[in-house]
Amino acid sequence: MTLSTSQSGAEKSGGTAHSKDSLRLWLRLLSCSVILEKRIRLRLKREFSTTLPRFDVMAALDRRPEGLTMGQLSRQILMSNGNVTGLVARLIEEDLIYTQATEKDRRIQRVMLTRKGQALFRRMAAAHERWIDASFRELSDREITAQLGSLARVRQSIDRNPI
Amino acid sequence: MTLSTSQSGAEKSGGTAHSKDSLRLWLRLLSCSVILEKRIRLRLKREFSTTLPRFDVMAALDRRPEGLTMGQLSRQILMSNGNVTGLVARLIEEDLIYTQATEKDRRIQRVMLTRKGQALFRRMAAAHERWIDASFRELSDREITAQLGSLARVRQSIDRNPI
DNA sequence: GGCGAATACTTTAACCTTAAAACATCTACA
DNA sequence: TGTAGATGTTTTAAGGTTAAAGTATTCGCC
Repeated sequence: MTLSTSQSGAEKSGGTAHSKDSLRLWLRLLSCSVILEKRIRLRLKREFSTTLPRFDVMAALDRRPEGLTMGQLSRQILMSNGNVTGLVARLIEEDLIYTQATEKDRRIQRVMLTRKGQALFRRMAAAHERWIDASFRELSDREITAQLGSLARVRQSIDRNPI
Repeated sequence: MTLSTSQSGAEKSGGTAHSKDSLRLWLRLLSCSVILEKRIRLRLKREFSTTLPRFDVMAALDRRPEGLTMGQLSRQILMSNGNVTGLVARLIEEDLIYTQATEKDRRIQRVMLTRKGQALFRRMAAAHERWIDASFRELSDREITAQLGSLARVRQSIDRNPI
């Protein structure tokens, strides 16, 4: 959640036209994400006294009523194992999720939302959707669809040119 | 730097067409940012033994040879005052930046890059530009320009519909 | 001059984050 | 049946992050 703006420094060092425009595109993409993400964090805190990472954990679990292992959870939300350990501990503390040991493999436990967690998540997800909707209010449905398509291209380029 | 995916939960609760597509757009925007940002963090660490926030501080200072106050710096990179205090302390420790007291107002100090910091930043900025360029390799110059324009619309909508 | 409010910054407490090391358990195979 | 290596998870150390409280200094106004 940082906003790196090395643009003008890079301009001095004279890259190609493509690299300069790529940098501008990256900074614009990043600024949209950072601003909206900050907004979401703020509202999650103010209205639900929670954080975005906790919301993300609950969102992943909401999609899998049968539960997820710690490893599946960490892969799902692109977060390190150790980090998930801490988040899950805090969410259990709040009685929003619980774990259930597995018979076969004693290293593994399934993590699931509690009733309380399900109810809270539903409210949070609805609010989250409203916040995003409001932020994109000025974009027509057609613009949004077009933007979805072109961002798919961006994503594809990122995925196919790793590291 | 999280990836919130409340999509399917929200689908169940039935928002408008606009709100559903807005959510999809947000998740796509976010996934592009998160993936690329992780990549940049990894490479900054591997190749320069530094972090993205430190890079951001140095980038802001590189654009202002006359220096920035702590407050200007924190506003520039969208970061809390307290956070900047810690980052600046670590960068001073590494001899990459230095501070200079001001005559008029003893509460204020100007922060600037050292020679060593300038030299390092130039190398980092060039590498950063290459990484981004490589990630967007598959996008034509025309696509990038078009994307810049439509993201400007997105940004405008975000800015004009705050909180 | 002096004092209250405003301004600039730092400290603190709590949390998020990761990579790497440590730990626990399982699996395969001698 | 051990045991070596693979797999799943937690712990640890170091740092990034914020809001809120605290400190220092300046400014405006009497």
